[in-house]
Amino acid sequence: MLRSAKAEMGNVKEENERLKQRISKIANDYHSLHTHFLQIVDHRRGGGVANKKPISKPDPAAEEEESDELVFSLSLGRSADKKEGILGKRDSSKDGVGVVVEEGLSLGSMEYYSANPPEINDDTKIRSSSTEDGKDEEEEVVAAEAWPPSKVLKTMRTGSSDDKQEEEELQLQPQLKKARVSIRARVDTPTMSDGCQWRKYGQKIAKGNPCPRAYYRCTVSPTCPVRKQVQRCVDDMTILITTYEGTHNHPLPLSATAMASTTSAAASMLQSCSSSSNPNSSISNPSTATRPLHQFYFPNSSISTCNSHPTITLDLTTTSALSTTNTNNNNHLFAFNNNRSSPSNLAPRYSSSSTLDFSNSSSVVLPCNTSNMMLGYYSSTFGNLLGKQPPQPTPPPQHSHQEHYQPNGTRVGADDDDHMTIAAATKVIASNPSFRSALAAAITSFVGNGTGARDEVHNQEGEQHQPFTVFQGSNNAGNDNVMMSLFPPTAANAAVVPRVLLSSNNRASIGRPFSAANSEDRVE
DNA sequence: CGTCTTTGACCGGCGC
DNA sequence: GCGCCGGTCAAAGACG
Repeated sequence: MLRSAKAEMGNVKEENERLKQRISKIANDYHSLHTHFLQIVDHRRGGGVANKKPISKPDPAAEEEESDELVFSLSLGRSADKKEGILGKRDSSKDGVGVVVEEGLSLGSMEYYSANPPEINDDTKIRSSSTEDGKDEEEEVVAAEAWPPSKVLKTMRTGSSDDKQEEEELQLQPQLKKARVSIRARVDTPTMSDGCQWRKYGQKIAKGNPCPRAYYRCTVSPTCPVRKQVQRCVDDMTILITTYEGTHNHPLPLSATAMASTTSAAASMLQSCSSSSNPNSSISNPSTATRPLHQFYFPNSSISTCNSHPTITLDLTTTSALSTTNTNNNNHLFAFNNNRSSPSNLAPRYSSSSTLDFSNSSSVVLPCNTSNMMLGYYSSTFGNLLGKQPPQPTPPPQHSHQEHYQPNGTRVGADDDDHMTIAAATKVIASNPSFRSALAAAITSFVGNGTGARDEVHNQEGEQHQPFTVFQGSNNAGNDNVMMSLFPPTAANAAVVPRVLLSSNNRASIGRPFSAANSEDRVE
């Protein structure tokens, strides 16, 4: 008895030692990364435009236009959570960047328009105009995000209000509502634990599935517009499909930021695409409007037309199950090979190596602009940064998913990705100083997650952030691939997130799918 | 007694 | 216009 206790203590000490070493390594890597980015930023500021882009082989002019036009960053906060100091607001005059446009979903990309500020559109809303009047902004947010009952909506619409803007916003709501993030996971419990408080408000038998679909709304805040649907998969009753809609307009406990971050990022990614392809969308910038629509690239993908909502599905089940899903539903497939998750990964055990492992060709997807997703390929530093255990020197994938589109619609091969990604990442860092602090916050969150003592993540300036991360992925052919930011630091979610499915009924909103049907797009 | 769940009714969108 | 379907409401019941 005593002996085993001693042995256990020894193990704990060893583990502590390892963790300390890892923390130290993380801190060092972060500092080197930080320094490196600062150097790049300085170099680019001093070097001028001509030195900006080592790549852009196909169309340097277009690339240049792109880079000048839009600078992106990751919003790690909650859109309505203005006091949190998230990256939601920027001084539009700073560094010459323009108006901040925020996606309907808070964790999505933000665009900084320097030349041609967009009009207000379905998916985006110019926030800078109202930031000086907190009350107005709050009302705007509520109007845009809260889901008034249909009756209320009707009343509001038919009312005598001569506020055209409000009317516009109401009309724009359907677009905001449509982005959904669905999560498939093997869960034994009736609902998936995501850290939020939910209240069930309805249940329905949906067509094609004998299992009832339950409707929940977030009760953390009375005005929170977030809702979720929970339903068992018809093919596999062990799989629980949880679909999220909306953005939390209140601070979240750390345990809830994981799912919120992940879903919001995915949804905003989807929305950013949707807004770009909508001919009536706000992105009236001529240069973006004339771009081809098939810039949002997912491998082996086609567009599903069976759903009324564009939906990103994060499939946390097994790979085999995913293949079936992909085949049957004709969805986009985006499989993470991050720890090749098995059902056992769903166990509430936090494992740094399983979740934050992206030393193998780890990657960043940086939402580039509303009409373009730039697939960044950023490996070494992040891999070290977040503490992959024994590094597996897997060579970068040879082709297929490392391509990305140039602004003119042509795709760049994998050989360019390193340059492209670093340039993209640099741009993000340069354009958004808060990224660095957010990165630190993420690391802090990651390291400190086990304590459970903190509900919020603060950066150096004391601002709150939701944590983020970068997922490593692979397609269903086994090729390592890239995915976006924002991670689940909670124990329940840490060991999963193996893959992503993307589906949409709106072909134009996503862009031309990359599938066998249009294999001419493929870069061999 | 307050909170939450259940469940039938209702509403709006959409296709035919 | 009609019916189907998804989504929501709200009264009633269950529960602690």
